[in-house]
Amino acid sequence: MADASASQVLGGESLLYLTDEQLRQGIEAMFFAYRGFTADPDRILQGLSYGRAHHRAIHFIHCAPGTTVNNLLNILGVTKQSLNRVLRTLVEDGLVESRVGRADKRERHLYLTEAGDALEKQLSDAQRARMRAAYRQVGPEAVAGFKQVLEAMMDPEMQRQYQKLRENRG
Amino acid sequence: MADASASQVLGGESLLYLTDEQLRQGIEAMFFAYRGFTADPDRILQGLSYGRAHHRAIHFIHCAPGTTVNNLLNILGVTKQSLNRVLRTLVEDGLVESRVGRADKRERHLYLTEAGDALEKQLSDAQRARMRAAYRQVGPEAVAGFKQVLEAMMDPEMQRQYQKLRENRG
DNA sequence: CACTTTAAGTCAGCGTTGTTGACATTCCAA
DNA sequence: TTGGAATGTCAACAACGCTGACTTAAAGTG
Repeated sequence: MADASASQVLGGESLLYLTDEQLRQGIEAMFFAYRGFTADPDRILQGLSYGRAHHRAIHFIHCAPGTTVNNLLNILGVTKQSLNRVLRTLVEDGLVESRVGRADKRERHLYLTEAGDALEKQLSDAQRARMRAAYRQVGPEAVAGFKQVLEAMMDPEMQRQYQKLRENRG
Repeated sequence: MADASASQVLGGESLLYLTDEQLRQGIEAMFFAYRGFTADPDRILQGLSYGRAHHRAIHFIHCAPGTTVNNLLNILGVTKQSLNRVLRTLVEDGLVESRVGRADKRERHLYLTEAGDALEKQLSDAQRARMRAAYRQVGPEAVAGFKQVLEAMMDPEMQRQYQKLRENRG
């Protein structure tokens, strides 16, 4: 009954990959994989009194130097108070520089310092190593499918953010 | 330089999908997609004074009724104090039943009550709807690749847990 | 039987990271 | 020039991870 739509065949193409059981597998795969995805950076950050939120902020400041607090807010999808706490510690610790905007003095433009860049490299190297190993293991076709599904799972708003970041880097 | 391994060609097969930029895209896709992945259950749970931790517990108790606290601990990868806080509220609220083991009276076997099953259904229906839409949009080959990459990203320990859950359901 | 190990639960405390509410500053437009 | 919108900051609170110390009960072992 719940699998009514999946047990049908449309245009000669099997829909067995849409059963509740298949979807449940995908859900659990996301859960376990995300743990692996964050495990390496988490290990590096623990003991530095930093967490995942700091990692995310550093990642996106690295990708878009000079971005404003508001822009970062939209990308990260958290409240500005939450982000502010993270940014404050990063600025205090000399990993991020916050410059008052020239055109609009309300805005703060964010940049990684040398120390910030070093930590970003350490974190992303670890994360990329795992991704690279996974990619290499399964091959380019599987990777293409992986990205297609992830993109389709996003909210439209996030999808827009995701594609904007891709465009900004060519 | 960082892309040295990716800019080579091995056995005539392009490795361009292993560049740092491609990996970075995958990392960001995981980030945004996970937000979408948890968005619907989070929406349902907010206001019930429950959170993601409760959802995870309910999910795995549903999948493996009668599981013990210790087993759940291994699957979820959290401390027993953390899980206990969540389980206690679920038992108090009548969503989960905790039965003393017959063979080993130290163990507690966990079951969803009718109310617990109802909430599980509500949560997983929402999450599966999003997954089903994504799957349908991209087709079975992409879904196969998606699962391959996710599995390759897991820690070996998690991969074992994941496969065990699959086997238990055929 | 005495001893050790194991499963589960409890209590106290802490850190990260979400949340809302109140507030200061700056810009812009009526 | 004044009022509203936008931007960012500070304070307090809640959810949920964590560690450490402890108790209880049952199982296994010498």
